[in-house]
Amino acid sequence: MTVTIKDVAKLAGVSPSTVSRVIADSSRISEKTKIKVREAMQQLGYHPNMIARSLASQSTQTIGLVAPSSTDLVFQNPFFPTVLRGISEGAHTKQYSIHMTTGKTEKEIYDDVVKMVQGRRVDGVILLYSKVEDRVLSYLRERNFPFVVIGKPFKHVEEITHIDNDNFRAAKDVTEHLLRLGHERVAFVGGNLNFVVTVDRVLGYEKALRNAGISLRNEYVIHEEFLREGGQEAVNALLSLEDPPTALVVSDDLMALGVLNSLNELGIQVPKDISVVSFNNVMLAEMSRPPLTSVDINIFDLGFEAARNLMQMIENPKEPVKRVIIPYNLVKRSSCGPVESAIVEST
Amino acid sequence: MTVTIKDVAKLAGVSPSTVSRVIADSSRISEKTKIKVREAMQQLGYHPNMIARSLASQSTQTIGLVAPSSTDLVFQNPFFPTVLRGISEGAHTKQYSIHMTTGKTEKEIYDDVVKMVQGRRVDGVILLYSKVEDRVLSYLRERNFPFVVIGKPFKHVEEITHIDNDNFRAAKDVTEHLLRLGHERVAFVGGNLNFVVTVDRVLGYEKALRNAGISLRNEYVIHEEFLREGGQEAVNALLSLEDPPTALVVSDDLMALGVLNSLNELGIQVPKDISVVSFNNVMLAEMSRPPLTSVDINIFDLGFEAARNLMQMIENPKEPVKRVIIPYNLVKRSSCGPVESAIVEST
DNA sequence: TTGTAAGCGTTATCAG
DNA sequence: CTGATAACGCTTACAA
Repeated sequence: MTVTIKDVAKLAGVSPSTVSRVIADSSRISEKTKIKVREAMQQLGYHPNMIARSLASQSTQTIGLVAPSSTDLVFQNPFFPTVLRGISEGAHTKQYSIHMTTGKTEKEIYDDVVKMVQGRRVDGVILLYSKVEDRVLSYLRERNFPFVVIGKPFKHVEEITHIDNDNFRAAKDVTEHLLRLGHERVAFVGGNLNFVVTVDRVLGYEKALRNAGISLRNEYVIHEEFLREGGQEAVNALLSLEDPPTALVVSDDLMALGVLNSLNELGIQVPKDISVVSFNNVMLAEMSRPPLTSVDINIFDLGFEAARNLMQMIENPKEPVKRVIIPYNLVKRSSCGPVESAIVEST
Repeated sequence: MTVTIKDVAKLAGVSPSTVSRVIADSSRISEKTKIKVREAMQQLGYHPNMIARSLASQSTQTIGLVAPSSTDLVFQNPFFPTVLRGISEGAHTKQYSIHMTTGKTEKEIYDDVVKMVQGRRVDGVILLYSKVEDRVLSYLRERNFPFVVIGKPFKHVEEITHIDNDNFRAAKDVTEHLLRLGHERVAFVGGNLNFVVTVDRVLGYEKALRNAGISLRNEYVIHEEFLREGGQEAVNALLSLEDPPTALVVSDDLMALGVLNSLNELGIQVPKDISVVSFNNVMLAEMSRPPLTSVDINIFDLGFEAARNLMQMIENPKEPVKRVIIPYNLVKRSSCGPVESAIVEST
């Protein structure tokens, strides 16, 4: 039924091993037989059985992908398809394939990872997120299995190859941008603190304030689990304060969209009454009203580099640990303005 | 190094085949030995090598996913992560894994598919799109390889299992909804006509108009390749008409967002001056200003059913061809209004 | 430069 | 109910 290496060997009048060597384009095979064998392959429509090859060579040429549990934000976020595209293109450069976990809960995902790692289905793994506590990461580390994380590992940063932005500095930058516009009451709206990216961004925000000699206020820092609803609740909480902020640093474009909508419903104008800046710069940032000033973190590159570095680790087991920092840049649109206008307004 | 079935056999004092049977939970093994073997597995931390198992059993328990080339709309669209989540959860119910193509261009994708099919890496394939001409689909059909398509196949509909919405009727419905609101100048803004879904939707739109005795106008049907820019250009074209439409049927939420923005920039109010209805009902539909009236096509279910049906086909080769129609429903929000207001406005 | 033969870790077919 | 033994299709020493 299926045409194997043996059929090709027979037709070409050589041994199976020779065919195998032709597939691998071994230098120790004469051009003449290579051509002969390739013709036989053509003629029979031969395609190597990757499974058999994997079993024999103990390598699959495939990358395992681990997304956070689908209840978390990543999956709903344009971040996901974009980083996936980056990984995909990166993998393609070396002909790697992609294998995905299908689990929903953390436990299911953990089991998936064990299955794909011990089941020898993948040569390495990319973690699409970085959480404060993570069984999956611990497992991979313990087994010494090749993996890279997108984001900054919470522990053992020096020992784990990861691809990240400098989220601390980015948050500091945007906060300073707001400060420079004259804002002094700047609040932070972030996601789940279990994600390291959230932690980094609050820290950067706080640093900027501290540098500017502005004291931190607990009421100004809000963390919400969900994107839409979160934005809404954050606005409610913030605006019911005695001293509501005049500017908001929001940790995710989607959440910022929620914020914008709530503000709009309350009749509060952006950026006249309140300034908003956010992160990721997904396509929507530019389609919102007003268009969002947002930090472009080059999501595609995060994925692409993750794939590239993982493949390097797979192919060279003694590859040193790396920290790859993808540059970011602030894309200024129309959601930020000087604080003066707000003050003028209230006078 | 790695613990195999043989190690387990030795420790449990049975033969490798017995261990294999315990893994498969064969009914012809005594409970006693099952327990004994399982204990040995535990003790050694045994996990089956899926690759070896696949080679021996000629089945991989994995589903191949084929997305359209990333230059097309699907990848940028929230549709993609959602349908993926559906497939993922569907696959998980039977412990199937997911394998993805990494190609960018059509040719790369085609090669990926051949490699994963002939390479025996997957037991079946899901096509995440349906195009008018598609080498991948032809290839799968010729080889008689199990596959399902999400969307309606252009040719051989009766012979290909597919999961779809009744896009024709949905488009007809929404157009009639607009008609009922008094609109007579209704335009259609759609995506690439190579996608069957686009074709179905224009057809439904046209049918509704014809039923209502309204003559079709070519200038009222616009097709755009890209989402944002497309929305913008469509608006420009439509509004420069002598007789601009008072209502728009837009084939995709994201494009509708582009439309909304262009309209907004031109100072045209929705729904007062013009009504807009779109398709898919992704999260953004509800976050736009005004919130979009949109057809919820139950994207998650499309994916879930695709996985379920494919697995059925894989497990039962003589499973009959099926057409699964996922229901849709119109979610009314604030982007549609009676035509009267527009008329009043212009008087 | 090429062939022979022994794996890779399972499952499946026969016996018993 | 359980055990040998032969596949599964390929890679890779080791020989020649």
